[in-house]
Amino acid sequence: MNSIVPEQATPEVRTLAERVFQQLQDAIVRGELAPGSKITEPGLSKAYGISRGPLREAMRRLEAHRLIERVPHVGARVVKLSMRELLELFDLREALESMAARLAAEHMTSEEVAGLREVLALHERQSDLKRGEAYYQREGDLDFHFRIVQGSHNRMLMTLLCDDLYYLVRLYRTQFSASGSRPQRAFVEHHRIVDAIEAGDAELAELLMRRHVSASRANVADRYAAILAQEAETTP
Amino acid sequence: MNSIVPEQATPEVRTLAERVFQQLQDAIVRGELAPGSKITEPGLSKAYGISRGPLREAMRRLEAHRLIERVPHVGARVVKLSMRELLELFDLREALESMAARLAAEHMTSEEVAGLREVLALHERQSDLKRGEAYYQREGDLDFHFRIVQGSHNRMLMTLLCDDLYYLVRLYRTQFSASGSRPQRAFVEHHRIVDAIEAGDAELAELLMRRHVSASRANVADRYAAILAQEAETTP
DNA sequence: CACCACTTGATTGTCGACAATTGCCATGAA
DNA sequence: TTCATGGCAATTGTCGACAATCAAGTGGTG
Repeated sequence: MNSIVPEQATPEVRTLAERVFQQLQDAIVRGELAPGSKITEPGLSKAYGISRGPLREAMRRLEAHRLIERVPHVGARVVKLSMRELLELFDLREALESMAARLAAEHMTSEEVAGLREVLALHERQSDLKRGEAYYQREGDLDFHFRIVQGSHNRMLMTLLCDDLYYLVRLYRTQFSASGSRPQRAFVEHHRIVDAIEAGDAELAELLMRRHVSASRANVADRYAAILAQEAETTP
Repeated sequence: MNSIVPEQATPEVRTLAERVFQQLQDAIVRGELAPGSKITEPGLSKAYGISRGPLREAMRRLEAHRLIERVPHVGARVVKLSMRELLELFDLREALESMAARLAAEHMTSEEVAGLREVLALHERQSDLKRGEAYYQREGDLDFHFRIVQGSHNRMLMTLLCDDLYYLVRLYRTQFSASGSRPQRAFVEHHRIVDAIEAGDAELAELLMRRHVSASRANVADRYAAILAQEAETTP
C-alpha cells in the first residue's frame, strides 16, 4: 500500500502509541487533517479509542517530524507549509540528495541498481497509461529518490531524508495540490542519473541530481509566481 | 554558559518535561551519562524528583534528537557513536554546511558578519592563551559554524544543524575525547571562509566550507586509523 | 554436564483522575 | 463604543496505579 516505505517489516505494531503515530502521520500527509487545523488531545483520544498517554507520545513524535506544531499550554495544530519553507525544503534536498547520488554511485550494489531500473520501468508504464501527471506517478517519483538514498548506504542520511523530509514533501503535494509538473523531462533526468550511478560516475551523478532537484525547485517557484500573478489579475 | 545556543530567550522553562529534557541533554553531551549505559524510567524519575509522565516525554525528545536509543518493552540507552556513524555525520555536515556557507554569503547581514569576526577574534585570543587544543576552543569552533548556519537565514537548515546534528558533534567530542586537532590550520580556514562570505562570493564560500569539513573528517579518520594501528601493535 | 521450561522480578506500556494554565465571554466603567 | 476586568469552561500538564511484556535466575530432566 505505502510504496514510499517498503518492507517496513513490522507485521504487528508493538505499541499503541506507535500505531496511532503512523495513523496520524498518514492522515496528515493525505490531507485528511486539514493544514493549520487545531488538534486536541481529548478529541483524538476519543476518536482513536485510546487514552491520552499514548496519544501524547504519538503527538510528540509528530512534532519531532515537523508534522505538527505545539505550543505549551495552548495546543497543537497541523503544520501549514509556507512557500518560503517549501523552497527551504528544496534547498535541503538539493544538498542532501546530490550527496546521496554521489554516495550511491560509489556504494550501490548491482541488485539495488536493478531495483532502480525496475522503478523506472514501472514509472514508464504508468506514465504510458495516464498521460500527464497522476498521483501514483508522483509517489513513484519519491520512490525513485527513496531508493537512491538507500543506495548511499549512509544510515543517518536515510533516516534524515526518508523519515523526516520526505513526509514533508508529500505533505506539500497535498497542501498545494501540486500534481506533477514537467513529467517527461523529470523522467529523462531520472534515467540519466541512473546511468551515471550504474557507470560509477560519482561526480556526474552528484551534478545531475543537483540539477534535477534545482530544476524541480525552480519549477515550483515559477508555478507559484504564476498563481500569484493570476490572482492579482483577476481580483485587482 | 552555553555559548552554543545563545539568547535562547527562555528565562523560565514552562514545563517540567522541557526542563528535564534540557538537563538530560546536557548530561549526555557532557558525558555525565556514560555512552551505552542503560537508563531506566523509575531511576531517572526518582533522580530528578518528577513523575514518569514528563520523564517519558523528555526521553521521547531525546530519542528524536538521536541522543538515546529506545527499543519497545526493553529500555533505553545513551547513544554510542561508532566511527562509521561519525564519518556519516561528517558527510552530512559537508553537504549541509557548504550549502549554509553559500547561503550565508548571499544573505548574511553586515551585523552578522561583524559578529562572526568577533567570534574569530575571541577564538584567536583563547588560542593565544592556551596554545594547542582546549575545550573552549572546540566550543568556539562550533560557535563559528553555528553563526554561519544562522546567517543562511534558512530556518529548516538551522533547526536541522543546530538542534540536531551539533549536539551529536559535541557528544562525539566527549565520547572520543577528541580534543581539537589541527588547530591553527582550521583557524586559517575559518578566516578564509569569512573573507569569502564578506565579499559575497557564494561559490568560493561553499567550496572553502566543503573543503574545511572534508579536511576535518579526513583528520578524524586518520587519527582513528592511527589509534587502531597502535592498538594492534601493542597487543598482538 | 548441558539444555530446556518455568517462575520471578523488574521495567515498560496504558489508563483514569487531579491540578495548573490558558483563552473566551460577559459584565461593567470610561 | 471601546477597553479593562473578572469569572468560567476547556485544554494541557502532572501524578500514581494497574496491566502487559521482557530478561534473568532457578530448578528439573535427558
